[in-house]
Amino acid sequence: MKTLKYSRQRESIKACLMGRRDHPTADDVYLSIRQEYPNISLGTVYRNLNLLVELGEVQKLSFGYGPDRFDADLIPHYHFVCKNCGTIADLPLKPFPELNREAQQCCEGRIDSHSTYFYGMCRNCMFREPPQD
Amino acid sequence: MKTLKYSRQRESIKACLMGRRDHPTADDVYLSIRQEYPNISLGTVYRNLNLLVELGEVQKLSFGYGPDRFDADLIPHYHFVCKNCGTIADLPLKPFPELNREAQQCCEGRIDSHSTYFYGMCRNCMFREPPQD
DNA sequence: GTCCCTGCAAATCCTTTGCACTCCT
DNA sequence: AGGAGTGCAAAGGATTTGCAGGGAC
Repeated sequence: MKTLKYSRQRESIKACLMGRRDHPTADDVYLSIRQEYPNISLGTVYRNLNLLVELGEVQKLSFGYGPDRFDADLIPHYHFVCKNCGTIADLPLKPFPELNREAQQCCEGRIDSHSTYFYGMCRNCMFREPPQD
Repeated sequence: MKTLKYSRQRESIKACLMGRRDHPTADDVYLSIRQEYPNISLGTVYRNLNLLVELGEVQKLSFGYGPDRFDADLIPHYHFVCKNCGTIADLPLKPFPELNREAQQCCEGRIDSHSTYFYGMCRNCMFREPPQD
């Protein structure tokens, strides 16, 4: 069991994440933190983001389109992911306890109710003409 | 618009995928195809898998734990992903049209009903003692 | 013959890791 | 002082891509 020590970099990373309503990538966070600590390294950002995830203070959103995203909003909520452009959006959708209950029953473990992702095509991509190649 | 030409490698890849009930990675498919075509390259496997996805003949399952998976089963079904070990399982769960309908209403695009993923902890990982480090 | 498809290897993207040094406690 | 945290750069895993040759039509 490790003892946690204070680090201003970690505090800054957490503060950055809590101040944003989007779902920044590690690199987004890195670029943001650099304004305050120009010497911070990307490796440190990754290390601390993963540490914060382990501590349960932020969540990692892993899709498959591009890099992972991070979110300090721990209130259970659904996410929408565009299969085409990778845009991610919170879904202002009320929880579906029946769905979770049924899923719990038939699945092989315990489902996190806030870890349900919907994939589809966002408006931008939907209404854009398909490329004529 | 490209004209598609026959390729035995592509046929073999598709047949491999249709013959499996698991959710193989590109590398799994590669290893499998190599038994029939020892000279096939991993790049070719990736190229054809992506092509089949574009054609809508198979689907790519992208999580964030390890490599992407491929699935020739196009019948809409829910998936469960273990956040810890990355295991993927089909959920024998009946469709929830209300959920999709409500999600459609509040989201910024069109949701694929078969593209809903539940994340959690599978039995194996849940009941295993956490590492004592 | 044309042009798609292949095998190969190098390149790319994202993320992790080893190391020497620094800072917290 | 001890050991967790850092910056840097190199390594790592997954996937894509450039190229020259091979095969489908």
